[in-house]
Amino acid sequence: MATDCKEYDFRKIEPHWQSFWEESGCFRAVTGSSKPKYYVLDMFPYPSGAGLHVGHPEGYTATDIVARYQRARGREVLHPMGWDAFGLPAEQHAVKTGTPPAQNTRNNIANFRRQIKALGFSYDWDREIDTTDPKYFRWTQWIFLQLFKRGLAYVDERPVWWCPELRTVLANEEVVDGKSEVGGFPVERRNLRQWVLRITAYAERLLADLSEVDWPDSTKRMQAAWIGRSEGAEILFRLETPGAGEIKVFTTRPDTLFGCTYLVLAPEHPLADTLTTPEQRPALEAYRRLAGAKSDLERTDLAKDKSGVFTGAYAVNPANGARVPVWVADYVLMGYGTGAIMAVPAHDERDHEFATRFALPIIRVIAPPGEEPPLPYTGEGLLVQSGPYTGLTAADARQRLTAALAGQGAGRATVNYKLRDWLFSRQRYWGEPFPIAWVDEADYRRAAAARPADFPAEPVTFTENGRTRFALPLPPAALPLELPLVASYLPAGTGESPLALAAGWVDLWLNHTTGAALPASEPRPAGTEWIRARRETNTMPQWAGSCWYYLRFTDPRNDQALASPEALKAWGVPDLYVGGAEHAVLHLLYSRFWHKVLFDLGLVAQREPFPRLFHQGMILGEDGEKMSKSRGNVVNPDAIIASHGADTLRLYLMFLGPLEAMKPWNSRGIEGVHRFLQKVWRECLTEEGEIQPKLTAAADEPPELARILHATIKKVGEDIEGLRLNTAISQMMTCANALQKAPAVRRSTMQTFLQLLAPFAPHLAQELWARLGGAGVIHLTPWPAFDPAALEAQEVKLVVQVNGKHRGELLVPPDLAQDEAVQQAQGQAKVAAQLSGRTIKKIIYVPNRILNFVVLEPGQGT
RNA sequence: GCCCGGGUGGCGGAAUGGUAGACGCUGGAGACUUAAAAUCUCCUGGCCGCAAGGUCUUGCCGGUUCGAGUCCGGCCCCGGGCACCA
Repeated sequence: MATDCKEYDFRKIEPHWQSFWEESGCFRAVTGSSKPKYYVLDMFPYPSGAGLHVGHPEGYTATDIVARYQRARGREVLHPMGWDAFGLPAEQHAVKTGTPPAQNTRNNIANFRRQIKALGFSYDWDREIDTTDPKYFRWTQWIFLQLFKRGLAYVDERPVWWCPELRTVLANEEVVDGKSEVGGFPVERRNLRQWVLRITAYAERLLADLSEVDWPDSTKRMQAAWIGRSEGAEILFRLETPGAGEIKVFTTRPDTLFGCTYLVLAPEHPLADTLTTPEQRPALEAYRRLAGAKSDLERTDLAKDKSGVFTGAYAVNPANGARVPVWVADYVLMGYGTGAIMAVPAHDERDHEFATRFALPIIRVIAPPGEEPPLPYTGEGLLVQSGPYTGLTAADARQRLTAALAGQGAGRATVNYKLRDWLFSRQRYWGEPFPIAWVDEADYRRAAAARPADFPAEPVTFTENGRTRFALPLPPAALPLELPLVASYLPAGTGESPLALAAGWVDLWLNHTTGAALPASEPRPAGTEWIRARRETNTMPQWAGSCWYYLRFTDPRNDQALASPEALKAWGVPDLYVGGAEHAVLHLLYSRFWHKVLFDLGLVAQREPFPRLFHQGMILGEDGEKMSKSRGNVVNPDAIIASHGADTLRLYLMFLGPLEAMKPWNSRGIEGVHRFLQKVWRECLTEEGEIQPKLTAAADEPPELARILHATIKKVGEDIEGLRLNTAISQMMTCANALQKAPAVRRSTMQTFLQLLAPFAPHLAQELWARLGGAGVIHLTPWPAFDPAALEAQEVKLVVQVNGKHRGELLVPPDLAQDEAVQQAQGQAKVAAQLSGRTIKKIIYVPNRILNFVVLEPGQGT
């Protein structure tokens, strides 16, 4: 079974065991096994043309160690891998070369798979998935239909980020500093018809349920900040002109209402048009033109001065009847709250800056106890100049004022979220097509009557050029809706994807009950269920496929459901999820949203998809900079595997430092772990490849060796559970050094050591295991237990201090009595010298650790 | 600006409030060798000292404590996130 290498020939050993494991199927996850389950998941990669870099195997090695450890602990382990293969690079490549993205993607996947397999990860390759496979995205589309019929998907024409270079729309989060996150191209605003998912409906639960997951605090905080819950009030300001209506503002500080000296509307606010007086109209229009021409980067540039224009209109403060001018300014954003604010310059920095610039009045209404602070003062305090509320605390006033306003119908308490609905469409080819066709109202009504279960309560419609179209969901049985072949992958340029040019696919005769379709150029088939339709030409964003893939792994070949209820019950959600912190907000938030929808549908039993999350840190280049082709500091795993072997690479990646830390690669350091593996080999086998004569069944081991072995069993187990893999390796090195020094070692001791090493360096451990006569797969051999009795040392080192300074040490039996310890310490010359002539004031004794004499200098005190 | 995380030898890093620097790298000395590589042994934070030993030392300043890398307060620097969110 094992190889017959005389020396550590990893080039022979690693492929040998990789094919052995694959052929034996020992890492296949068995659904319905009687063992308790453990599901450990990596964030699956986008298979780029560049192949793997060392950052990928870092996280994968950590999860593989956990997977192998949990198998040895008797768990049925699900440890799968797949491909998040929709994405821009493949499409850009297609535009450039004309190669279909599917073909390019296949090649990239093959390369990724080869590279990942060479690292010897224990994935269950039978469960490999690919988000671009119609058998997979059929269910992505299916989930979209569930969202659709629950009213969580809608269409809206909205200003979106348009990137002329990429010829597509980008989500807010794909725009960084006014440039596309991919490629760094400039972006601009455009109004386009978009699919939007109502993630805001889940804002409260997405926030609240963060408390029940074991995630890095920073990630939870980032999600919480992204959701951005804030409590406050909506307040209605009646316009002074009778019948002109009212302005609704949102504020978190209703307690400062008496300090409101003007209102501000966002430039896009619909009321801005209607309430502006004729005299002010030219100024307003000029201002709005200016604001509209600005990129969002300019608009949000904090360094710039506040700008704005008076509308000529006045509103009435509902609290005191004060007349306040209404301004328009771009420091108020249409997308947040109500797009209108009450300005309280005394207690808000932005309002203060604006009021100062335009000479608007500033009224102090909050005063903290003590000295009057300079304005603006944004803290808490007591109300002043606030009519009947004067003297109340700000917190108290918030409540009472809100209640009073509610009583007179002029306001109410509300909660606002920064979170916006999720822009869910892209004008691209290489994504999941929406299972939607646009039809007439009459056809829609007939289809809805025929299969009402598939339809939302309110139809999703879109009006263009005076014509209203209705979004008709395809019957779920008609899925998947596959991508058509197209002549060109260049976007239509109008804001529509290349799919718009696939005439035979877009314009159709559609059978609304079966989903069958014929090109509209052909004659209309017989039967009333054939209707004229135009397919949705947008495709879904890359996030779609990754929103639910962890569920598909439980039952990846199912063609009846996204996964069977049995598989979902057996595997649940991942026990451990490992991936980069760059997905801290988006992927994880979107995934949680979909999971909660599936939970509401009764498909999954857990409220949260990822109960335990861990982010591996980034590996930097040897120069301490981010690895990149342009810097020429990229380390290719293939090269390391060829020169030192996969086991060395794995071990080194884990030994570099804490898994979560950002750390630089160091090519010298890799020699150290390689030497360690060589040493383990030599301690097991002679130069002739025979078992080391010092390893015998009944060797007379030094007792210290047993203590180190058991300490190692304990520490390695605990460290794997806590993902402190660097210190686990340190401990194994210490143990190996002890094994080396011992003149005789029991073969069982060495075998136990190999079991501990096996999750980290699986090929070497498996090879030596077999060579020493171990049976079967080392990773399925029960994990060793440590003996607490063996951990107890015969002697402990007791540190003796005088006034907290190290003055000597004693070798004493464990749990020595204080009197005895003091006596022995005083017997030491060094300690005695420190104590002579001084008064012992106090003795601190921590058994087995420290003995500290607190003394007074002669002549000092008594 | 706000919110996080982090500053420990020449380097990566280790340390439940209890010997700072485990483990590894680098460097030095030696053993083995005809020689080299590999391997093994010892040394390797600064300063003083022949030595024994002493003394300083975890970004800076202060505090709590018998005792602080660890806890508290204030600053400096680096990294990440958010950013006119009312």
